[in-house]
Amino acid sequence: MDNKILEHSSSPETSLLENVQMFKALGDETRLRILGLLSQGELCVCDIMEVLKLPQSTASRHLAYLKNSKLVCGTRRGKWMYYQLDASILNGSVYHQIIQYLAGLAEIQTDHQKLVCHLDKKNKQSCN
Amino acid sequence: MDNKILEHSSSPETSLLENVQMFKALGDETRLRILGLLSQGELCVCDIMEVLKLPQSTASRHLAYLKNSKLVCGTRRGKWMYYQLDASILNGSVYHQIIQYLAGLAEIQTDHQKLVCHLDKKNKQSCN
DNA sequence: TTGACATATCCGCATATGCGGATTAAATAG
DNA sequence: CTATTTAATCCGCATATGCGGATATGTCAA
Repeated sequence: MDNKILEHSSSPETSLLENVQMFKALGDETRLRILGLLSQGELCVCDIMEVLKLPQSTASRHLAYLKNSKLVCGTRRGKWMYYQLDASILNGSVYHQIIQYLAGLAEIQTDHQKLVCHLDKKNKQSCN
Repeated sequence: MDNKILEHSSSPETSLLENVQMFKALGDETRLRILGLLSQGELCVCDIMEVLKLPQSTASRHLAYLKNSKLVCGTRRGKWMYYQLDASILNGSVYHQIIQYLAGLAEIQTDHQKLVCHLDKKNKQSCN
């Protein structure tokens, strides 16, 4: 009775063009580093600016690009916009695996350390 | 005696910039479709041209881009250049997973069918 | 309101990339 | 060598993208 033979179950099936757009978003050093930071959790624009030493307009522009590409999403809380990895890429999807792979790269781990230091300063008022 | 504490074993560790370049290569529809075809095995430029209906210069240019990005490699055999996925992305690396993910997309599967038909024609002299 | 802070968007400019026809180069057959 | 086939590169042109200073928007506090 069930005539469906092969069916690739899995996710809501993204189109080729959506994937192209996501890979375009990944094809930029600054954006990969931003994603690396966000793999550690939610951050606001100014944290990203300071850790990666980016001018404000540059940080904001890249975050907008990542948002359009469905890789991150943002929430405003008071004056701050908090960005985090989009839920759709955190369910064992390929993009989740990509993010985890990136998190293992030396340059990204260095950024993670800078982030820890930065967040310490923000809370305790001194890092070293 | 062994002071090394953490060491992320795994592959020869690619740099962030090499990864950026590979993602740039993935950020183009034509190149994703070429990779989709190559996931089925080695192909020469003219097969790719015909299946994807691309002008020769376009096919060749994208293959050169993929080659520079270390995603494919080519071998000349007689008049033909045969391209295949680069060995470095076929060892369970993230890029291998990406390729397999792409192979599951509807558009790529359609290309696979066209490829089968094209190769049939080439051998038997008729497809339908 | 006004002011201060956080973020988004605009602007002009430089570079990267895509396209496909035309040309060049490489390999082979005659 | 010449002609043919296959593929790489060149060319001019159009668009996409990156940059960062300047400006606009949004939010909150006084």
